[in-house]
Amino acid sequence: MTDQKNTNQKQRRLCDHCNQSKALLYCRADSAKLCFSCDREVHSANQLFTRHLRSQLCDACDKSSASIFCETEQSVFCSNCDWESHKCSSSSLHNRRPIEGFSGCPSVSELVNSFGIEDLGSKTLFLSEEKVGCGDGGEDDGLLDLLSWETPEFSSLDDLIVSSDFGHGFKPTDVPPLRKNRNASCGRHKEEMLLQLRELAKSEPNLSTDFETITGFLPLLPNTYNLQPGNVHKSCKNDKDPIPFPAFELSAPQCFSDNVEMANQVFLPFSQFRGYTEESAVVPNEHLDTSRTTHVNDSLEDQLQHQIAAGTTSALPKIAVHELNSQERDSAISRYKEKRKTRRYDKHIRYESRKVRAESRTRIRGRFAKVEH
DNA sequence: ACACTAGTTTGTGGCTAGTCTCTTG
DNA sequence: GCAAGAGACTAGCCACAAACTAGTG
Repeated sequence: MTDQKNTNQKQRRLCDHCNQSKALLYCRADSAKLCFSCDREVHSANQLFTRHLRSQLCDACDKSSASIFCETEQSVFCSNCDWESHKCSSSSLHNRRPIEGFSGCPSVSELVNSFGIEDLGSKTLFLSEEKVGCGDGGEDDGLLDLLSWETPEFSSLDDLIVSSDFGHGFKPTDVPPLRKNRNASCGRHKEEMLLQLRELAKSEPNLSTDFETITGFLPLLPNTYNLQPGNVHKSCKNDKDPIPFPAFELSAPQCFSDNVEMANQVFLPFSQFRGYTEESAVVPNEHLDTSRTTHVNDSLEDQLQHQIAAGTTSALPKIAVHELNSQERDSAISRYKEKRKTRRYDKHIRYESRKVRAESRTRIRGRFAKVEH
């Protein structure tokens, strides 16, 4: 029974290109599941292909690109599966965060870096195959420990207040240091990932040098946006083609408008929401489950206030993930398109009486002049 | 719940100054 | 390629009635 299940899953995750290896990546542009080796082969063919954005394959459905890493479940999910998996109240408190995709032809070291397993590079990639490859949990514990990502706990709101000069006399309370590999985002197939990366590494003669660099020096943000030759991005592309939003729609949180899925996900501080009330109303009140939606601002602030009142702000980072399912997203997209169609670009007079009044007013060089009574 | 009052905010159009884009020499 | 000029575009200014909001009885 279990064997059959494993076989089925293996079938579902077979690389579309070689049909042999386990697929770990998904290229949306090609709608293809790929292993690391084929990914490199396919996407180094020409400059156009190098621009394809690839992400990890969703651990749940095995057919979409993952955009969320659930630390609690140590799995990566596409937006739909994430919503399905975390919609109930108990699992909604899982520690989840967005994960990065990449484009270009990143080296193994960059891939390792991108998936947040840089610390494993020297330790694991060069271990013997039998130790890494068997991967059924035996030697997994140490690996899991290294991969685990620890979110700092907040004991109060004061913990969130950080000043550069501490001129106010307050200091941030002791926050446990982040682990080096806090960007670890490997899903359930990390053993296979390491196996394939190790195979890939064999074809890179100067890899050891790269690893020394990586393990010896970790930049604050390892996934810089313009890595060459491979670029690493925030994985915020939609499953569908992105909708071209006009420039004037791009208010402060641009990532919302760049892409509707991103608009559905809430990873921004409240301050950034405040300036985005009008367009963010694209989130449909009437179509959504009232227990989790209404306005995103309200929802998050309510939760925050409730937690402050209850003195449980430690859960603060957990509430910052809010996502709509595909139906809601489609609804939001269609309403946006409808709104765009009906948008008025000509000047609209709301109060005709004011217009009449303004036209009859006395002016000095175009400006309204004070009337002497 | 309703009416009233006082205070605050909004919206209106013509002109100007500044910026940007395009053309010409 | 560069500078100068022409034209297009746009933000901001102004006063005040209407609209809106909050408080009170």
